[in-house]
Amino acid sequence: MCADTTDFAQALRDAGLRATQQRTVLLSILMESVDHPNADELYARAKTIDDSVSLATVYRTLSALEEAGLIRRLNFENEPARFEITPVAEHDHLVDIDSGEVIELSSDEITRLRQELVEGMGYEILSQHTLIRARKKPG
Amino acid sequence: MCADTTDFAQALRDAGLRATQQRTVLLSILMESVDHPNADELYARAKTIDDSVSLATVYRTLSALEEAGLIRRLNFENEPARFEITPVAEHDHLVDIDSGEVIELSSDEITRLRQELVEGMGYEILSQHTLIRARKKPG
DNA sequence: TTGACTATTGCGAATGCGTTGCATTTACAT
DNA sequence: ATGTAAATGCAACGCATTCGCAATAGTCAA
Repeated sequence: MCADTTDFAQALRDAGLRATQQRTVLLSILMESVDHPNADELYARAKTIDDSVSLATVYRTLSALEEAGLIRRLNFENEPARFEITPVAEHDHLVDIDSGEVIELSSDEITRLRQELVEGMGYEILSQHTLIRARKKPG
Repeated sequence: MCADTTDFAQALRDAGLRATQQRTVLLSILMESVDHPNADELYARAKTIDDSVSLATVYRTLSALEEAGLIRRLNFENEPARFEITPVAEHDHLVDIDSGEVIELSSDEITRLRQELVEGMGYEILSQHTLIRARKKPG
């Protein structure tokens, strides 16, 4: 009994969502994406599998998956939102402003430091995300 | 001789921008704002001083001031961009998701840690910003 | 000062990302 | 199988922001 079978439909039901064809397709695409696609890109990829999906459903599904905690919405600057499967370990993002490449930064120590700071102020953190814009150093 | 006279027009020229009436008004409003207004709010405040300003000019001015480095654009989640005078000391923002209040977090130590991490990867940081969503702890 | 040159403005229309109303379809419990 | 609520596709909409264009206003040189 392998618990990690890629049974996307079951994953949806486990999260309390109805396992529709469209949601299953979108979840599977997100699962195998190594980049951080936006809604339009997901729409394009989904249509190659099931060309009946609509953009409205892509947006509605992304909101549903986010609310269920299955995915995370990334709000970068001056561009449409991107999405990733909810990471097991917290991480931040660095955007290479020349290439547009998005790099994930693990940041255990920094996350913990910030948590202590904010909790000392009487708050509990719901989410935290750092966005770094950077450029490759010459040499 | 006080170098800090609030000569907004001169500040604009020093930054390489033409000192128009509209830009001067907007810069002065931002200078005396303690909150983090968005374009609409700035438009409303500006109209009480010079009711001829248009929303388009507010947006164009904000882009110009940002590009000149005089102000910083804050991209929060699911809301229009907010703006603040470029801070002398780096800081991040905590949004109280119940009240909507925005709290500035100074973060010298964390900023420095992150800088070391990223530079070790061969990048130079152009900007970094952390957004924390949090809720006041009971008690 | 005056003029001339160009950046900036106001207006309204256009864009882009995302959401919504509604009639139809579909998942899933009975 | 069947009923019912939830999800879908489509097209219309909403909001934040940008753009084209003719008119205006800074700035700089004379």
